[in-house]
Parts: sequence; structure tokens; C-alpha cells
Amino acid sequence: MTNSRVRVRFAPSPTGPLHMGGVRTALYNYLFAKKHGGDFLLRIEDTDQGRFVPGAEEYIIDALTWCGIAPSEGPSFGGSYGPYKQSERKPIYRAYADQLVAEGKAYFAFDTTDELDLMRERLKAAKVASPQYNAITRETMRNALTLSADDIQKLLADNVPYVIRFKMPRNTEVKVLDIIRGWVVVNTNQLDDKVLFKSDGMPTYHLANIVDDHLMEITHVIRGEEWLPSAPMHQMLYDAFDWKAPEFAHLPLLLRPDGNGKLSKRDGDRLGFPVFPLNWTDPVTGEKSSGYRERGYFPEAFINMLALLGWNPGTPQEMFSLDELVQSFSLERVGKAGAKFDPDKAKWFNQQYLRSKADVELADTIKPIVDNRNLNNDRAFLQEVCRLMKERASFVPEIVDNGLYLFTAPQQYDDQTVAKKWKMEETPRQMKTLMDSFSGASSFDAATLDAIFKSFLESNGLGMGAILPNLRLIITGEGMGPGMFDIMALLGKDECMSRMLKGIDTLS
RNA sequence: GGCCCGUUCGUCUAGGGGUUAGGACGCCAGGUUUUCAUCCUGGUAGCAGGGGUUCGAUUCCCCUACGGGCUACCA
Repeated sequence: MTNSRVRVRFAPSPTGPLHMGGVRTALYNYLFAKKHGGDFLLRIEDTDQGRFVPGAEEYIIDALTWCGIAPSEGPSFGGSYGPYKQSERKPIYRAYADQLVAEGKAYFAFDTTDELDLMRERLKAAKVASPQYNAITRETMRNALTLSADDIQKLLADNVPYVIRFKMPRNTEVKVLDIIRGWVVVNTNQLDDKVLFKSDGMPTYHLANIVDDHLMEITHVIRGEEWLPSAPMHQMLYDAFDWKAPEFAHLPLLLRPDGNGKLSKRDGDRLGFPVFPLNWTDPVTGEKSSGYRERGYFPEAFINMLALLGWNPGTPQEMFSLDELVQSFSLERVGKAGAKFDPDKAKWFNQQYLRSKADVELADTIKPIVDNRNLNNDRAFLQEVCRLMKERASFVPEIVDNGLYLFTAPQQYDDQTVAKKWKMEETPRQMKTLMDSFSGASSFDAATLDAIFKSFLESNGLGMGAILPNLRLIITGEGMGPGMFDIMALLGKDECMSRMLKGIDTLS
């Protein structure tokens, strides 16, 4: 590798929607690339034709785009190292497998699935610790190392299916330097003769991955910890090809909030939070999974939260824009231990972003929701709704849900407040008097209304606590909410009068 | 089972041979607010256990426990 330009890739398998753990892996790749002025590319690893899920690839691209971490190379993104889908690179791989065979570093194996199962069972019965196809067992199997040249020719001529296996050397120490974990040392006796090339003509992950990373000039492999056990094997492959291996960084896993285990696709809706960035409907089962986007999360909040799950800047800063993350990120500050995802903290992040948004911007965001429900969508009105409600919401849709009374008159009145504050003998009379005071308002703005209200209290010798909750009750139906006179000013005189009248009437 | 990786408040984490072990979320209490939310103040709670090394270990080493990952012609 002659150039020193950093190139990293995110290489998911299109077997379903990308979950948040995958998004985090993509994010760290993205951040690392940007930090070092390098390239971030997407490669689709679809070598397993049996597990292909329609729509998954589009989903991955949509999700990354929504998160603001779209790659600069990849399927539908272009780039000069393509194609970026392994199924489209199929013709490339065979020659590399053949090269290893020619050099005696790999070999043909003709064993059937049944024969392999039998071998494993035999070894298990003999109490062998980990039954595997390796330097010892390969001697008893049907492969190019045990068969005669004539037999092999015959099998090939008969089109008997075969795979190409890596000839793992015996009793050799393999060392892999991981940026996050340091040296990881494994003896090859623990490793098996991995299949590099499948009988269906496709390479396995291991071969395709190494060949593509080499051809695409990947300098750093940043991936999930589930790949750590196969890293030594990958190192052996780079050595076998006499290629310089990229640097490795194995990320700690995202764990589920309850109990144990890594976060899986099933956990989300079961525990009441999404595991996916976007909604997803399984094309086969029709099963629906909810996404962060549709739940009302901002991509910035989602990304911010994800970034801090396993990485920290070493400073107390928690709120990070994507640019700030790029500036601060380093693999050295990625932790080693798995991180449990905390839905409460995710919610808090979103709340922070929601509060920091401009009212105008939020107004645009709630407009589709409002339109969808046939509510008042006047821009200035929505902006004021957002100003009043955003301190009281964690998610965008809550602005509308919690402030529905700003759009439509209440249909019912909060029982608790009625029971506690509404006095049959005097409240209706007080409310009527108050109505008269408001109806004479010179202008219906919050300050004027506030002044009118205060003088009403004073001239009637009343306290706020006795009157205001009831005013709120008949106008909003609620016992709590934003500043009462802001609400009234927003609703306007006619609406307030009509609501007060209806409220008094209903509750009397 | 075997191999590999890991272990600081409930959670995310800072720290690191001598610290009152720091921050954030959550939770609790008080203040502000006519109310709720926000905001402010305070509080609760942690170095998995046992051996070493050391004047001194949460920090370094070993063991154990626990957790996780991998163990396919899946990635």
C-alpha cells in the first residue's frame, strides 16, 4: 500500500434492516474517515444468496442518509473502486482462491454436509473439545490432500460439488494488533480450515472481505467485536496473499437494556423503544418494527446518543454536532466493554435537541403531522404553538399531542382539577364575571390579559390559586400547561369566549 | 464444552499506585413557576471476590466468579 490516505468501509450484509448497533459501527467509521480527511465507503456483502432480503440494501442507504453519514462511495453513490456489491464482484474472487490452491495454501474439499456432520459427531463422541475441520481431521476427510490425483480428476469431471478450504497451519501463533484491545494472540490449533469458496460459486465472507478490502485499499477495518475471533484468520489470509493487512479496531457491542445479551432486532418493540433507525416492514412476514425517525427522534440526537455509547471525548461535553464529533473522535477513546443502551438517556438527548430548535424550524416539522390530522396549519400559529409547547415535550409529535387544546376546544375536562378546584356555588359566577372583564379587553395580547386578570383578582379580593386553575380548565380542559395568557392570546378573543361559555355550561 | 474479549454508582462513563473516586441520565428532596414542564440547588448510589507486588492498590500481576462474543459451504 503506497498511499497513506485513510480509507474505511462499512460492510453490512443485506439480511434485514440495519439496527442501531450497525448504525454506530457506520458512524465510527464515518467519524474516523472524516477526522483523517479520508474516505468512507459502503460495501454490500451479499455473498449469501439464501439470506438476501429485498429492500434491505435500500434501507441501509436510506438509514445512513437520514443519519447524515452517507458514504462517499458505494452502491448508488458511485466511486472508482466499484462495483460495491459483492454479488456483482463475483467474477473477481475465484482467481484469488485458485492462487492459494496453486501455492498449496488452500485445497479442494468434496465432503458433503452429511459427511461433515458425521465427522463432528464422531469427534464429539470422542470428547474432542472443539470438533473442527483442521490439520488433524482433514486427513480423514475427502479432499485434495487425501484423495489421489485420479480420484480428484474424476470427481471434478463428474461435477461433484466442492469447496475450497484454507490450509490452516498447525501450532503457529498468530498475533493481531487491535487499536482498541492491543495484541490478541491465538494459536492456529484453535482455528479450522475455513471454507474460502463455496460450492455455489460464491466466496465466503472471509475471502471476499479480505480481497475487497485489499482491492479497495482499505486502511482501517473498524467493525463489531463479533469479528474479533476471526481476525487472526483474516491476518493469516493477508499473510498468505503477502498483502499488508489493514489496521483493526473491534468495537464493543451494544447490549440490551434489560438482562443480558447483545441488542437484537427483537428487543426493541418488546421493551418499548426502537432498535432501528427507520420503520421497517418485513417483506416476508409483514412484521413491522418501529424506527427512531418515525418515533420523532432527530437524526442529530440519535447520532449524538449513539456516539457516546462506547466512546467518550475525555471531557464533560455531551452535546455534539456531527462536525464536533468528527473533531473530537478517536479510536483510542473507544471503550472495551459492551455498552447497555439506555432508552431514558436517548430520550433526554432528543429533549435537548428539541429545546434548542428554533420555533420556525419546529413549525415546519410539525406541519405534516398537523396536516395529516386536519388541524390549523397556519405557519405563524404553529410557530407559537411550538414556542409554548417545546419545553414540555421530548419528541416532536408530543408538541401536537400535548397541546391539542391549542387546536381544538376540549371535549372533556380534567377530573382531578374539577374535583379539586371547581366549586359549584361560586366558580360559575366568578368565571362569568371574568368573561365580562376579558370581553372588554382593548387588545387580546398576553400582557393585557394578564393585567385584566390581576385587577379582576384584586377588585374581587380573590387569590390566583382559586381562579386560574378554573380558567385553564374551561379553556384547555387541563389542569396544567403553558402560561395561561399566552394560550389565550394565541386562541383569540372569540375562541376564548366561546370556550369559557361552553365550559361554564358543561361544568355547572 | 473450547477459544477469545471484557468487568468503576441502576445505566453511560472520567480517572488512575497515595483522590472527599469526578460528570451525565434516572431517582429523591428543596427553590423558582398560579399549575405542569423548564431552570437552579442539594442528595442517593460504584471500583465483582480472593491472592500477590508495594510503605501504600480501585489502579500493576495471577486466580476465581460473572458477563459477552465466536465456535456453519451466515455475515
